[in-house]
Amino acid sequence: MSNEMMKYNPHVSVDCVVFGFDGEKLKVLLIERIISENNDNFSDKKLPGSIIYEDEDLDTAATRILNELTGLKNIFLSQFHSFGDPKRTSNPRDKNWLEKTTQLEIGRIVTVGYVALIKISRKIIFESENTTARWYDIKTLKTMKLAFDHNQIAEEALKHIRHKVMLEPYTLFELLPQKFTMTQLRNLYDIVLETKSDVRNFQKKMLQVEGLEQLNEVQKDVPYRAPRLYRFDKKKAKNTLNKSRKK
Amino acid sequence: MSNEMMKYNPHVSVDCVVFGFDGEKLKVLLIERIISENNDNFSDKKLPGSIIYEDEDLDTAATRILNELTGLKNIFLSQFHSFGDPKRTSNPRDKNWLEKTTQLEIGRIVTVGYVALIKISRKIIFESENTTARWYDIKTLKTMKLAFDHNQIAEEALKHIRHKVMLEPYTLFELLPQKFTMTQLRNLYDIVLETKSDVRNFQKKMLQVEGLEQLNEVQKDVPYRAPRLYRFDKKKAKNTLNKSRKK
DNA sequence: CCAAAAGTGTTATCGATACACCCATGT
DNA sequence: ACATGGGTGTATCGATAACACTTTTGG
Repeated sequence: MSNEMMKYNPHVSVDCVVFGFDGEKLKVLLIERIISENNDNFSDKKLPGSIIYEDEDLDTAATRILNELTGLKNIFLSQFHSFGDPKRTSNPRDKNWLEKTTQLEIGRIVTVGYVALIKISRKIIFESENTTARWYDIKTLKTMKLAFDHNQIAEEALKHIRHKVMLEPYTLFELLPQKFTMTQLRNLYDIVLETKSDVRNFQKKMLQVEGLEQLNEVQKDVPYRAPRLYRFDKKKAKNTLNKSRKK
Repeated sequence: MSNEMMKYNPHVSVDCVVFGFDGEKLKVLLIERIISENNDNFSDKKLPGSIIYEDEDLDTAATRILNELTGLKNIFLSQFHSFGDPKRTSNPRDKNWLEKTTQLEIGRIVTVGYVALIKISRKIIFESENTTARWYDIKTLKTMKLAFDHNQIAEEALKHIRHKVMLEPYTLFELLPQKFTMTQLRNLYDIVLETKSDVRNFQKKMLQVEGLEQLNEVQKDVPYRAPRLYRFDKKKAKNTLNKSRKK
């Protein structure tokens, strides 16, 4: 193998796995990919992601690309894993689409995965330029065939989030509206972690999270006893996870 | 900015942060880098790492490169973070060295960081081909100026390991000889986590780790009461971290 | 008055912490 | 016999888990 052959440089991209919660289901943001093959147009789904610029940091690229593809701004994205299987772009359909859209000759792509948790109310610019972004129930992901290895990337992102929520349950507040009920929070928690929390124990546990405040307000327009509202004040939240210190 | 300019593709490398424990100090494996500037040769330290091959997975590349640079085999490396600041290779000394050794024109390099914990007794092929690998106390890292952003990468790796050890203390057995004393294990634990564990509480905690076995054997040739030896049987270790399940 | 969901307290268990003295060995 | 580190148990505290009935509201 020649040196040049061996050290051929791949492209680098980022892919963003953005989770949201609509009150019932945990959802992930996907964009539509239009594929023209022969004389047929059809479409497909993928994670928002793209090739990074030459002089751009990874975090910056992730923020920029998410914005370009969905319109979302000020999203806190965090890196969770990089994916570099040389076969991840080997599907001819994926390869053709890439070369058409990037106008680059694509050998392989190493992608850096980012996750974010956002309130689903954030306005997504649908039909922005050439792309359409929509929320999909994570339960249906298994039955969908996403572009590239995006099924795998989304799966890993979910694992990452589960791990994080287990250690730092306050992570979940990013997914809820400013004011929320304890039941909404518990549902979300149980959906993310696939658990069934006890109502009373859950309440006790959450009330000791610093920054979670009970409001003197209840939810309106419910056809039953109105539940109390809570909110999370980030500024009052101290560093958690530091509960135990050894001697 | 032209499209081509904007989407210029970087090189991808891996860097391996390998930790070892000599019974007293936590150490990291660094290789020597020889720099020729003008008519002067001098040297420097860096993490073992290099550019990946064209058709190689990231994990495979990490294993291969660590082996090529240190002689180490069968090391379990796990990815912890990727680094992509465009300035990470901008130091002219780093850039020159890269272009000389890789014979490639280097624009920028995105690197994927890997960590491993190994028994320090593993034979490292010193002076293998052009490189020299040696263990350095992590305490001295702060005073050393490593190549590229390797100080930062090593720092992040250490954080990663701390986090992992906190959640899964059995991680530490990778760093100890097959047979070890409880005091050695406790010292290691306290060095990694910067804690001061209580002797009795630590013993209790560790004895409930599945797979840790007390042997009917004591350490020889010590000028005081001989301490008992323990070993860790990986096969008997169940999945930990699953202690609590909610209703 | 019925349906639907909200709200609330006690007990048992477990894991984590704090803490001090005697034991075995080599010199 | 002494110096050095090894080995051991108990009491307290806080977090978690199990568990069921009453309250509020709209229709």
